[in-house]
Amino acid sequence: MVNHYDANTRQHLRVWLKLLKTSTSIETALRERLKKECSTTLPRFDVMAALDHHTDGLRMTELSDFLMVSNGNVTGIVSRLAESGLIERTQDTHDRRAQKVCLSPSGQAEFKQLAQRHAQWIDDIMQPLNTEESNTLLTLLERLANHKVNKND
Amino acid sequence: MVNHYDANTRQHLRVWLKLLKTSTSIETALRERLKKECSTTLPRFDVMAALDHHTDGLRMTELSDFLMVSNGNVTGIVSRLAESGLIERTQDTHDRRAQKVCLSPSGQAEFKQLAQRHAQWIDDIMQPLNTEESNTLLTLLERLANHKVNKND
DNA sequence: GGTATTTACTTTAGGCTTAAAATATTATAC
DNA sequence: GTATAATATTTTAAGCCTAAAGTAAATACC
Repeated sequence: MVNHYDANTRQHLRVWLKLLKTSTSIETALRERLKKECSTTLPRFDVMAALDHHTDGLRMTELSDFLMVSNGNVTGIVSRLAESGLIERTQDTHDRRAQKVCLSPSGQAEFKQLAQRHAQWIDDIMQPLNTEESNTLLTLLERLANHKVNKND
Repeated sequence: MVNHYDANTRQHLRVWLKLLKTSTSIETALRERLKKECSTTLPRFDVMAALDHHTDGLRMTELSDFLMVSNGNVTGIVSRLAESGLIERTQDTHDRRAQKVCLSPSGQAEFKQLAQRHAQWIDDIMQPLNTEESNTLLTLLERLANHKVNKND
């Protein structure tokens, strides 16, 4: 029962809930397809995408900075991906604390497939908006994102 | 490296990533404020909101249906909320498998505070959009959400 | 050169999440 | 009335996530 809020607040809550629900429901669809069609997960995909983008590898800390998740989180995902043989860890010769992580050849091949499917899914999901509409959506979302960032200073 | 996709696909990926990032970043801000200012979590808030909405209580399965999360998930959150004295569980008299869950008096009082703060945060986050813009955003999001739902049939 | 601080990373504790198995109870079929 | 199926819920196993503590190595300071 939200009716004791004023009309403006109700509208704000409505928009936020729709934003959350839309994003979550697309994300859930992607997770399900990654699991059922590709036997992988979104966090694994995200790590592989980061490594595909940085072709000469990343350190663990660079990886967690890039993905904006905690250090310990990356440790777990990377070690499971390494178990699967999709990524390789090599010791840094100059700094024995550090290691460089990159996609293995099979990881590269695997990601190529994943990325293609992923792009098709997104293409399909975004179909209902034409170029102008998706530009409008992008602009409105950017306004929200930028405002929020400023509040976090 | 997304440049081997056509312009349309690139635009779709860009919009989806912005949608995901905006939603996640707002959600993260809410989680942080709930934790730091209210010593609680978003899942706890969601359960309390559902029970506040259904004043005569809900069964565990009704609760997990309403929140669209798994049964076992609700079990954990509800038992932690019960430990904190914020909700009460009563056995169903006619069905000994079932129980009815509702907010305790202190849970109701607590949620009243939480909901007010939550609404203020959302109000603040949505400030950059005027009524017309937020209506546009709502409409575009609804188009995406509806399309996605249809694909899941 | 030796101590203190910083840096790179892992481990731990605890909560969230799911799917699948397990339990207990109710309802159905015969 | 008893066997079977359905329902309500919890438990379990495994991954994801964070903050905080721990470990090891590099750097800075003196």
